[in-house]
Amino acid sequence: MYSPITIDALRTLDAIDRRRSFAAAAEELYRVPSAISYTISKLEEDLGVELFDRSRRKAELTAVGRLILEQGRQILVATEELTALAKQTDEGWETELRICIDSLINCEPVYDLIEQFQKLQPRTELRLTEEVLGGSWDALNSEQCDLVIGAEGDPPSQGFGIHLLGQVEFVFAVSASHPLTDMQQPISLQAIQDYPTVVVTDSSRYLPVRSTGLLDGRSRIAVSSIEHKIAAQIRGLGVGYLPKFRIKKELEEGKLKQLMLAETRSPRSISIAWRNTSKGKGVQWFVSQLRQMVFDQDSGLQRPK
Amino acid sequence: MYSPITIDALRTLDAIDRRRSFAAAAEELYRVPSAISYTISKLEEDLGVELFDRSRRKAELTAVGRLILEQGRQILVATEELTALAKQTDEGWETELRICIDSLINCEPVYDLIEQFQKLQPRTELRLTEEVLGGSWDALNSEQCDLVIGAEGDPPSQGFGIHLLGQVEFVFAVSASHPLTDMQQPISLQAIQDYPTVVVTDSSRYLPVRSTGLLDGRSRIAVSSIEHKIAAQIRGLGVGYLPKFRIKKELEEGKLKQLMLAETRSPRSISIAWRNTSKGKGVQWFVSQLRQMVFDQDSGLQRPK
DNA sequence: TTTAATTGATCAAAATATTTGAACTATGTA
DNA sequence: TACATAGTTCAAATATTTTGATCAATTAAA
Repeated sequence: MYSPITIDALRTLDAIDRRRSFAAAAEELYRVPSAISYTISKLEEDLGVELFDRSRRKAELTAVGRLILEQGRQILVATEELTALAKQTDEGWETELRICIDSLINCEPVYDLIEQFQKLQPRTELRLTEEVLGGSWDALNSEQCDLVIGAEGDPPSQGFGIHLLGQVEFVFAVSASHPLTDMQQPISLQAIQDYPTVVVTDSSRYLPVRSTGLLDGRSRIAVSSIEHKIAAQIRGLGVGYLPKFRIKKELEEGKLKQLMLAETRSPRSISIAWRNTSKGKGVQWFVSQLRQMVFDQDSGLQRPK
Repeated sequence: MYSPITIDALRTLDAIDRRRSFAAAAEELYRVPSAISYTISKLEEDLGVELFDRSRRKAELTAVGRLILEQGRQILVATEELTALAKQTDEGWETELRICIDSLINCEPVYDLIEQFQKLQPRTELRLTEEVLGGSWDALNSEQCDLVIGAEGDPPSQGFGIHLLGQVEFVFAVSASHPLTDMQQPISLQAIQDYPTVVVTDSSRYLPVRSTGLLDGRSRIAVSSIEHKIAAQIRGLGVGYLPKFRIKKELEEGKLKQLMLAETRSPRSISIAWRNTSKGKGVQWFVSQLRQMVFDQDSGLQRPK
């Protein structure tokens, strides 16, 4: 119960339709008209269906002919796509590449890279996800993604390629009208205890959850990204550490105020990371591009001038 | 810039994978193992890509091989589908058949028919739409559908096949607690004027809109189907004529009360209708099935016992 | 209207492509 | 170690496709 449809026959049908005649199609396909006749008659015979109406001299597609032509074109496109995809895969380009961006990172420079990549390699499908804190290491480890941009701290296990982007400095910030702003600095940890803390919920699902480094036993407001955390603290819903470069404007405009604490928090190192087993050119390309970037205390991730 | 992929090669690849060996695939395809070798080597050569890892005795698919296998299977399915579709189309079955059911009709018997049809002809795609009043004639005329079930009255122009199902009797009904129930019957048209009328909005878009036959110049509540009209009248939002068979239960349960009017409304004839140019077996099948049904004053559309 | 040009079909011969079967190599198994 | 199995290679056999010449039906041009 095989289908007698052949890629070659579909290609012939397509050429006949585009060029409006058997003769022109023959020319396009570097064949002789009788060869085209043969190909079509064969398909008609095998299929048991008339594809052209021969009552006139000028062969016209029948309804079924048109159906096969139109659906057949999709099959042609699919095989051509598949060929291209196979060649790219063979050359080492991934079919799919999943990038995970930690919510800490400013996305704009990454979007620029992605745009560049898509021009270079339009057939590699890119998937972006956002994770926070340990979540990105976890996504990498469990093969939910191939590349992490903005992984914080050290890898939780072996087998990762890693490139240090820089340090993120965290500052303890509160909204301008917050009662803590009236207190004498440095502020004791004791005093902070009275206000709820905004924490970014770690999206880790498989690796042991890592703490955000904030003090325990207080009321918390959990949010899912740095953006939300910044917004929550501006509204005065809570207090907490924020990456300095992400709140530069807010500090300048006075929406947030930086406070000195009795106990300061050391800067965290952030990196890009990938699995050592990732040999695809896509991952390599992104890594080599990102190696040329630095993470700057003031401006976040960017290409150095 | 042609793709060297061949349906035959994809089929061979598929057989090798399913049967776990070149030899078994050869058997399945009624060929000799060396022919299978040849087909695969040719594809590999034309594609310039290794599909099997021959480092061991047992040939194993490479990553690219697996890609071509998996995507190729979809192409195989598509060509087989296309073949089947072409044959059915050639035999006179539609690829797509659009049926329009007037909201007046009780749908259950139509759904039964549809289920039967899908078993008989699973490759004909059915599309159902619902129209009201003249909307169904309009949909037929403008080729938005191929068959109307429940068209009301006479065709607005030539060129339609038509089969009368029966008469629909309309009764003037109001909710049980409606003030009109306290009045002496028959009720004058004058008295009705005081209450809003629920009208089903004609969904016609191209043909001249036909009136619902209700009296003009009063406040109206427009709804989009009979179901909504019934619901609205039960709630006492308005009054109006309803098809008797659709509100049998509501009358028995006392949710709606039938009122006698000074001026009675004559029953409307309803039919199935199709374009005379429709020669497809699908339309013919539905017509012949529906010819065996009648539209009964009490139970609506049904197969006679 | 007649003529010339074009379109597609048909057919035998020629050119290609595929399949076969025997011989061979490598690998895993008894 | 010998044996069986899996896949490859190669020349010969077979099948398929392409070609080129010829024909009939249309259409365009003279």
